[in-house]
Amino acid sequence: MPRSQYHLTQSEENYIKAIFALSGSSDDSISTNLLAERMSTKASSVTDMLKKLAEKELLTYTKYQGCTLTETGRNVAISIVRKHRLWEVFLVDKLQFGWDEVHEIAEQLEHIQSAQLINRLEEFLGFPKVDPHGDPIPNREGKFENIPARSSLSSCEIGTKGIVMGVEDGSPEFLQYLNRIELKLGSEIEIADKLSFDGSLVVIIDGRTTQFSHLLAAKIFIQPTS
Amino acid sequence: MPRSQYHLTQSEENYIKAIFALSGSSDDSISTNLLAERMSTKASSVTDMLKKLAEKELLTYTKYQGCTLTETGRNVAISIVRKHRLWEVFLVDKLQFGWDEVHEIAEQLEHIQSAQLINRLEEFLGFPKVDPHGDPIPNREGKFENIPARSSLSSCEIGTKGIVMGVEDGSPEFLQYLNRIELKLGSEIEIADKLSFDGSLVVIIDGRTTQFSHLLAAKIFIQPTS
DNA sequence: GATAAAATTTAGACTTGTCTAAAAAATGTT
DNA sequence: AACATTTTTTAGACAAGTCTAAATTTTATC
Repeated sequence: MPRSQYHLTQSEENYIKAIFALSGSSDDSISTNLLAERMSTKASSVTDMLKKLAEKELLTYTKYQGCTLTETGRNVAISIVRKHRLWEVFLVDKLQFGWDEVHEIAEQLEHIQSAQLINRLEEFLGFPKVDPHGDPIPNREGKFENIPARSSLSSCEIGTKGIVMGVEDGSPEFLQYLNRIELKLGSEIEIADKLSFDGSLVVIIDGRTTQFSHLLAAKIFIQPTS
Repeated sequence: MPRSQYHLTQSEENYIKAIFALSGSSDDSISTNLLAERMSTKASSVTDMLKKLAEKELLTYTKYQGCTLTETGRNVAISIVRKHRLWEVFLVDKLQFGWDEVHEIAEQLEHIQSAQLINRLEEFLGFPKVDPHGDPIPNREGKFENIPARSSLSSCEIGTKGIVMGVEDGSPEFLQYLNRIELKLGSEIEIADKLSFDGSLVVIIDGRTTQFSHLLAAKIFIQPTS
């Protein structure tokens, strides 16, 4: 299905992307305040923008009830995610950036308008299926192909072994910490223990033992092998 | 010399770039109307923007007298030109775009903010010296290195032979016409005749004879070999 | 050198996206 | 169910960048 050819401002695109990210797989509506916090803006600004985006039929908006993306809105969001992730692959694979350095640049590049550009970039990169953080890249039709089952490390039992398939994108500090302990996509990981009093985990990464807080563990996704 | 780290809007960058392009090698001041025409906007809008850019010390502006870029302003302009041309090389060399297809996309990409990105891109491309239209690419210090002498075809005498070193960037129609007659950078070209009544030229391109209007010939630059 | 024409600036207005402060609706608590 | 709290919306304002129309300055012409 072709994506719609609306002209959206960067600001509009950022709202759509944020709503999509907050929605996840559920189709509950997103509240004004939640979105305001995500966008680092005020609720009143969000209300104004929601009215505009509803006018453009990218989402449905009911006063005091938050919003939900329409089919069109979701397609726009997926298109932006696709661009963001392909550019991240370009930056890491071709320009030798670290995975902790690419987010901000990709936030700019994701707004470049040219379907041809992004399709040729995808081909140039060899049709990658995931970005440098392990997040899946939707294809031209907006479908996420064969996503392998991933579990958050924090939801796994003691004794679980697995391969690191993904980490949360976003904060350079977090990714730099992973660099420091040499955790990468593909690393072998085992949960050696869980400390009940604070929920932190003792883990073994490629043979090296370290400790993760629950919060940190929640940002790491593995494919269990046992 | 490091380029300044101002935050400029896309609009401000576009004005700076246009003023730089209109200035050429001379340092005459650029008139409000000329700039308005170039930017496809109104003179009153230009006046407002010139005041703002003068405030930021990117140009000097005297009422009713037009403007001139400052050293800083010129550096900003050169940085934008550098980005534009490197992205054009990327699009043509790596993503297989035609030289007639890249201008518009590069107009967007040139506003991406990241010195590291553009320096790594330059390295990835093998430090190209010219863009796909033969225009020189300034280095990190903002210098245009060893520009070979180029003459506009329209300024050459009958009998001149040369190599096509550059063509004017901008209009896809013009570049598509050059594709049709198979004129490329590096083509051998000879001026067989000049028709005095309309100023048009009879030229031989890689052995094929064709005719150029004076206006068209002015947009083609050669390095004379005889 | 006066005057007409052209170029340029000013004044006031509009749009986009944001803000603060106040009003209105929804939610939670007893 | 009534009241308090939280969430959300409205109203009015502001900055950026643009516009039109009117005023001003420069330039060209007689």
